[in-house]
Amino acid sequence: MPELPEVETTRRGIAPALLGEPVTEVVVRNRSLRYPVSPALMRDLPGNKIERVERRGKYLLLITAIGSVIIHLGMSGSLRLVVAGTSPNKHDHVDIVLKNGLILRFRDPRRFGLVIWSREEALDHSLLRSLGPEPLSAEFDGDYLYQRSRSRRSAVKVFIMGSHLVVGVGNIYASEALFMAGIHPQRAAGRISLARYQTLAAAIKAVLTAAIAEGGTTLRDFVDGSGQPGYFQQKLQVYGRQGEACVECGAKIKSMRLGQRASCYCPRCQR
DNA sequence: ACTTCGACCTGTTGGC
DNA sequence: TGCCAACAGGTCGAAG
Repeated sequence: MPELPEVETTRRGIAPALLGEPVTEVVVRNRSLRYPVSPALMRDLPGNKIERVERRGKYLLLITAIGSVIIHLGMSGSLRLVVAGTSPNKHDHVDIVLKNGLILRFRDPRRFGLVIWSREEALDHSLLRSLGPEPLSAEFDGDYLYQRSRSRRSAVKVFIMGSHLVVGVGNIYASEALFMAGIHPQRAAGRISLARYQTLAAAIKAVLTAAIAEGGTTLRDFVDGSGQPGYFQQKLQVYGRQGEACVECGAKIKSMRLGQRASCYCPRCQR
């Protein structure tokens, strides 16, 4: 489900209730997520205060003095703040209970997400160590894409969705950014000019920034920390619009599969 | 190092 | 209405 804007929306929603707050208990109802939830999380986290709530790519980090909780929402995960005593639903797998009477509740029907307890610096964890730059950082620009893409034969959409290249660009926003930049998703990454990569980098930044401003995209069930949906889906130009008219030229939006993911594009605007 | 593909899960949707 | 295949916002790891 969530791409970078949805994770950032979640982070902003939950941070105020967590900052400086001690954890009193961790309840795990189902530990079989992408990696089994470690008993050390239940044993070590209680009694410690959450000092910072950060995001790296699509990972959320709850940082304490003795270690960090690393959370990923996978395809169907969400984090909600609920009042203590609220009964859990079927897919509410982990509760982080706070001293202030709130619970940070992790829900994930498909269980592709993860909740990890890391005693080392979170950014040094093997899952985070080799991630690419943040797309909204100055480091990520057209020059970077151009340099990294030379000799790459894969489709540009698959290329920009790779987390070791750049983090946070998932299926929705990759499709939208390529439309915005006028680049066909199947074009070989190594055969795109510097000028076009500059346009693409700017488009990625623009679409992610706009989506964060709208609170993310809710296609089916994404909700932020207080249960509210996002509104960016109303601004989607190509994603999920196959068969409909292109907003720019009126041609019929097409869909193809690239890297086993649906890829929507305008055959006339994108070359 | 790059590329492709299967695997991990449950819930929803669309076609017959 | 019912059944079932296909598909869904992600990413890892194996194999070529």
